Amino acid sequence: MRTFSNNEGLVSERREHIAKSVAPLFVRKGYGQTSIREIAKACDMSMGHLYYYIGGKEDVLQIMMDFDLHFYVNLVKKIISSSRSLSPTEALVKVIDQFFRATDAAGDFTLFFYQETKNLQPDARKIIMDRERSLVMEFEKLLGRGCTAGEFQIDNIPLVANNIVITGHMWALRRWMLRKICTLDDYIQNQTEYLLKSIAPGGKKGLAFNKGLLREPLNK
Amino acid sequence: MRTFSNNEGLVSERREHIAKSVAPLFVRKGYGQTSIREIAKACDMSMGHLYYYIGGKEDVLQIMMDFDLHFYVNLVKKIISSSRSLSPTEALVKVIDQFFRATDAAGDFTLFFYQETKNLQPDARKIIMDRERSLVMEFEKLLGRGCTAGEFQIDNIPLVANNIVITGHMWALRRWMLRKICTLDDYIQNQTEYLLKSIAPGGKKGLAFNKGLLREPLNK
Amino acid sequence: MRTFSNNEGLVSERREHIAKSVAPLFVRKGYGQTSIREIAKACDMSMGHLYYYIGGKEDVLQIMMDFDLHFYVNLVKKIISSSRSLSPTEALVKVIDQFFRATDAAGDFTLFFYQETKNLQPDARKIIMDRERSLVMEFEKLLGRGCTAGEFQIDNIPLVANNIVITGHMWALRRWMLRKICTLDDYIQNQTEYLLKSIAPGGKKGLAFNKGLLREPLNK
Amino acid sequence: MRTFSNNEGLVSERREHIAKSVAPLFVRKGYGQTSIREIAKACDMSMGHLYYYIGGKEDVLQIMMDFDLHFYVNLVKKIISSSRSLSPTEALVKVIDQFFRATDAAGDFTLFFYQETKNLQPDARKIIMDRERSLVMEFEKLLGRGCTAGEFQIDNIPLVANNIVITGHMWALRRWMLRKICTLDDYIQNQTEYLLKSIAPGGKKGLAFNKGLLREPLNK
DNA sequence: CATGAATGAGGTTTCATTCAT
DNA sequence: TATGAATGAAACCTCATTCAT
Repeated sequence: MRTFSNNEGLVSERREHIAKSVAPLFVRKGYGQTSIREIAKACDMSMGHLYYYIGGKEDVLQIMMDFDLHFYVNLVKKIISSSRSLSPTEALVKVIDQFFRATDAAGDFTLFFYQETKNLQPDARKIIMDRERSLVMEFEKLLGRGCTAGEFQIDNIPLVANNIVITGHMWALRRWMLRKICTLDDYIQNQTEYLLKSIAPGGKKGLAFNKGLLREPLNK
Repeated sequence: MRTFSNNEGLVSERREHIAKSVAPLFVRKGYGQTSIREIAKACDMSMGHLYYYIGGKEDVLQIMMDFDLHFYVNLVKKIISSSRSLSPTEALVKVIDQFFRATDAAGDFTLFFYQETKNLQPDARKIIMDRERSLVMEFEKLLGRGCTAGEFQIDNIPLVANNIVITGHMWALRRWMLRKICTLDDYIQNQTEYLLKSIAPGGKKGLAFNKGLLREPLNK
Repeated sequence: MRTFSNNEGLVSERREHIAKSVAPLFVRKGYGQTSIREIAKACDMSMGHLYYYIGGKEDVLQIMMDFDLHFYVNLVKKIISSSRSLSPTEALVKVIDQFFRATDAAGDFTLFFYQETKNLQPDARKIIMDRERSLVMEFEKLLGRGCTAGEFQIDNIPLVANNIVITGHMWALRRWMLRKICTLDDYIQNQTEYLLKSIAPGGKKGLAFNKGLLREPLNK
Repeated sequence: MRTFSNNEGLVSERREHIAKSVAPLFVRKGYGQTSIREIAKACDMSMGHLYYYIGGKEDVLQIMMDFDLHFYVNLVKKIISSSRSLSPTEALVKVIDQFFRATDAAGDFTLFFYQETKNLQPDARKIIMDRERSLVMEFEKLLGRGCTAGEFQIDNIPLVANNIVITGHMWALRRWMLRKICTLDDYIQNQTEYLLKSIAPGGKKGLAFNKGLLREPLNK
């Protein structure tokens, strides 16, 4: 990311300022509909000065996404590590509860990520995706602990970890439909139940049966 | 939606042509990054002629989304009605299989919906969302049948229906991550297993237990 | 003016239809802001068919102006000839009254002429101006009759004729200001008085005095 | 009127520049037939930069009209105040002479006003009309002084003031016809004579007589 | 005679980016 | 460091006119 300043500390300080200033603007108007003039005004900088710290408009998007995702991932890490003393099941329930509430609080920001990632350059996109991957990995660790402890039985841990994350995001992505169905409290409770049932140990028979169902009639 | 033609048949024919022509372009470049000139060229029309059938650029987005979603919803309806003779469980397994494969085939189109719906005018957005809602309702009907038959046990049918749809979409939205975890076949099989386990009858005790877990430690 | 039809009678019939149909549209929206599509719709014709009788958009303006001015001039001629049996002063008073009322009824049409004549081609403009000139000439004849009869004393008859016409137009051109000053009845009465005083016989002395005033202090 | 600059001094300086640069162009081609590209070129600015000081094409019209009318009204004010030491009759004669010559010098600009005011937004139109009104009021003051001094006898001062202004405008509006009748010098002299006769004191009898004429034969 | 689908040049406006100060 | 005036390419959209039917 091009810069005219060599003062690294200043640059990262300014970029944090940019990320914070621009977030509500981007979330409200969308990246494409926000002009550099508006960005500069939100950052309380002149346009020329803004370009002192960024190389182009896209950089503002990347800076903002990276910063917010960093914050979000750290939050999840804190939540997970703070429940390390609990049993895996208890920890999972608590983490899901807090993760879903945090996602709800992040609000349209989650939706923003799904919408605007496409506007990033490939290398910037990779950075963002790596952060997203690390978010999932936090859940993988927790699920792994549960499997080791015999509380969960999971074939494909990364997939279930993804399911949890997506289920959190879903509340943001489809709020317009889900709000008509239930409250956030209901949502958390119900989804947690479904998850726990689906990863509860035992039930091998059912699985074998299902696998049969799945394979036979669909063969052509 | 404004038109200069009164020939309704012609208008809807051209609009279908527009919807089909523009879809790959939109999916590849994004709505905002596609210019009217490109749209016209993709439709093999002059720009002026394009405006003979639409009122503005936004209309192209709406026409394309409406058409594709219509197609998609009809497909799901067909899938579901074709499995009416099967038992609910068998039907669900089959429908999920086909629905997930259809969503995979629709490719980036699913992602496109999540990204670009924001660019629609409120009334156009409502139309699109109603179609989306009707998609979910197809699954609700199927789940309802399973509950009646005693094969499923579901508190919140609309929520589970949403889960199924989202799980399908997720394969498109997060392909970049999921592809590293498993194949589509694995994905379908695993997600189906998780779903069936989570809605399997019985297990009341577990639920009560979970509810306790959920509520007690989180109360402040 | 180009035509595709050779049937002269039909052409002039259609052009009259066009003139009548388009007048309210032009007066309301202005020539430049009215599209051929709207013109065709107002004429109850297709665009293509309209071009069967005209050579271009400008022709519509010319046709409409020519027709309406023709109508207007004829009206004034009728008014003037119908008062031929009255004394010149009586006739003038009556003609002015009726002319001003007719101009008021023509409404924004008068303003339209001043605004849009510039959009005519030079030769079309000449035709319109000739009609306007013939309007003035009708008043010149009347004034000439009065001078011969000794009821008026006018140095420059064409100028006074112009003054009368302009004073009529002024009511249309500056209605927004004049309406605050007086009613149409007041306007007619006052302007008639001023006119009659200014062309009353006698008062040579005053004129000589004025001429002196006019010439001496302004010479440099 | 929207601006991107907060530097008020610069903005009004540039707008004056725009007003001056664009006037001959507008007068020659008309507002509607002048493109933004041409306006920018005439102002020696890029199109984008032009939009730095205006909110839209209409603003250019308003800026130009406001500026020129301001100049014109100030001119008349100066003329009138410079003749304050003269007798009302002398002053009127002198002011008319100078006002008519100024209007003649302003050339097609007067016609432009009558033609293009319709293209202004209502609020902009109001501003222009207020300036026009203040022009008339200058003449009202002068006429009022003459009435007080007993040199004029006028029922409706605002109307006569309007007549004077219109008679000046008329030379511009109908130059094509008036030029064939007389020179500007003749025009000024004749119109001044007519005016002075029409507002000369005395002649009550004639008025009473005329009023009779006016009312009786036209009643139905 | 009559239609209206089709054209494409040209209109107004926006905006990321630069550079003299 | 900091400013914001200036650029110009490119965006969306309109419309007079033509021509195959």
